[in-house]
Order: sequence, then C-alpha cells, then structure tokens
Amino acid sequence: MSDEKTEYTISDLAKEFEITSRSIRHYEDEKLITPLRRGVHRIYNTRDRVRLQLILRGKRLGFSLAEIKEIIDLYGVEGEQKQTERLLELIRLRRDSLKQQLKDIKYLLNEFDVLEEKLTANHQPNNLTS
Amino acid sequence: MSDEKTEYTISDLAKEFEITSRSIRHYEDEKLITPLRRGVHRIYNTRDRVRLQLILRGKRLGFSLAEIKEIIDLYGVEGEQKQTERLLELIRLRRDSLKQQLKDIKYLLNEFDVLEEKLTANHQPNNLTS
DNA sequence: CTCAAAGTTTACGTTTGCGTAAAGGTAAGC
DNA sequence: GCTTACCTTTACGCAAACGTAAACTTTGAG
Repeated sequence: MSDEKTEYTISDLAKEFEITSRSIRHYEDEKLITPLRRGVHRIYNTRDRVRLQLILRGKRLGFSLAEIKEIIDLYGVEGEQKQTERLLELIRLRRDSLKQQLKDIKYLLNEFDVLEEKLTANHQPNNLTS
Repeated sequence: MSDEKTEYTISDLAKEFEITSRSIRHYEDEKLITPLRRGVHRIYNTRDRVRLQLILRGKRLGFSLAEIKEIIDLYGVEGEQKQTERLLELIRLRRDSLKQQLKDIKYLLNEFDVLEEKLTANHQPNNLTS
C-alpha cells in the first residue's frame, strides 16, 4: 500500500543524505546506529534512517558525535530519574547556545542581504552611464 | 569624552570573550587578526575587537577559520570584480546552509520545549497519588 | 562460471583548533 | 633591584571525524 521503502543499503543512505559510506560506518563504530545484517551486509530500516537524520541535524548544529549519542541514548529511555535529569540539563545547556546561534544567524543573514544589495547595485551600472 | 576603551591587551579580550589567549594568538597565526605591537607586546584596537567578534560568530555558526578568513579578507576589499563575485557566491552558498540551520534550531528548540514539559510533568506526581 | 559493482574489515594518515609545557622577556610597584 | 604578574615564542601533543589504501568477500547480471 505504502510507497515508502523500508529497507536501505549503506549506499542508498549515503546518496540520499549526500555523505560517504565511510561516515555512516563511522557512526556505527561510535555506536550511533546499529543496522541489522543480512549475512555480512548492513541493512538499514526506517528507524535507522531517522536516526541518521537526527545525527546529521545534530552535526549541523555543532554537536559532537559523542553528544549526539548521549542525547539519542537518553531520548529513548524515559523513566529513570537520573537520566531524565541529565537530559533536561543537556537541553537547558544547549538551549542557550542554540538561541545564541539563532541570533547569530539572523544577524548574518541580514548582513548578507545588505551586502549583496550593495554589491549587486554597482555591479552592472555600465548600461546607464556608458 | 567617550567611555569606550580603544586599546586592549590580549588578556583583556580573552576575558571579555571568555576564550584563551592561546586562541587569540592562534587566530593571529592563521592571519585572521594582526594587532599592532608595542615593543613585543600585542596591542588590540577597536577594529581588532570587532574582527574577533566576527571570528567568534563565524565559529559558532560552524565556519572553519579558513572560511572565516576568506570572508573577512573579501569583505574589506570591494572593488575587484572577481572578489566581489566570489564573495557573492560565498554568501549564497552560506545563506542556504544558514537557513537550514535556522530550521534545525527552531525544530529542536520546539522539541526541547515539548520534551521538557513532558519530563517535568511526571517528575513530581507523587504528592498527588501517594 | 565469470566479471563487475558494491560491500566488508583493518589500519594508518590527515586536518582542524587549539592545549600544554618549556624557557624565558617585560612592566609596574615597592 | 627584586618580586610578581603578565607577556612572548617555539614546539610537541591530542581528540574528533572522517579520508584513503589494501586486501578481500558477496551479489547480481549475463
């Protein structure tokens, strides 16, 4: 019924997310994903795919693989008091830095707009003055 | 008349931006800042301070020092056609990635809010049920 | 059966961004 | 002139996140 693929090879995912297979294997070495095996080959399912998305999002935001692992691991648990505390702590810590990043980005995007306008303005003025 | 300091030592800036002097010297090694010298000691002025801010903002956004240098260098020039083109290209490239980051951050901050609420909700339910 | 394409493990190499001594020069107060 | 706090250069060290090469194995097509 569904159009969605439910199984992927390593190069399927590599292509889709525009990363190398080496990277994906590396995330596995670091225990961030653990795909099933069919014989010796890795088989990724939808859950694995989502995890990979999470990893890449985390990376784009400047988290280290270790931090991403910690968050992913804690995220799945929910129940244990200590781990909940820890997750909340990580969230609060990160929230400030993320809010700072947000400011930075807005600032920079605006700078870019201004600058681009300035640059493109005197970029083609020749058909008026020549 | 003005209250603004116009001269800083390396540790002034280190303290202000909460980084190490080593980092600042490293940025100099990589040609990102070039403070004056009084004898052998580095003297930073307001321009240098602004540059340092730029560097740190760039870093928070995931730029490499090399990229930051390229941008800063191009930023100052304006005039040369090729460099203007290059800067515009860099801007466009980065804009997309920054917009993606912006999405990521908003997504994650929202996730955090939801999660935190969920976690703090059943964090102290004992005084009702016990 | 054979060959190519893709997958696998192992392991050393590389880049980035500083940390961290080591070993000493300098400026200011007393 | 001595101490103390801060500055300097030089240089080796290191963790993170893969790149890359070597040397197979597996699978699918023909």
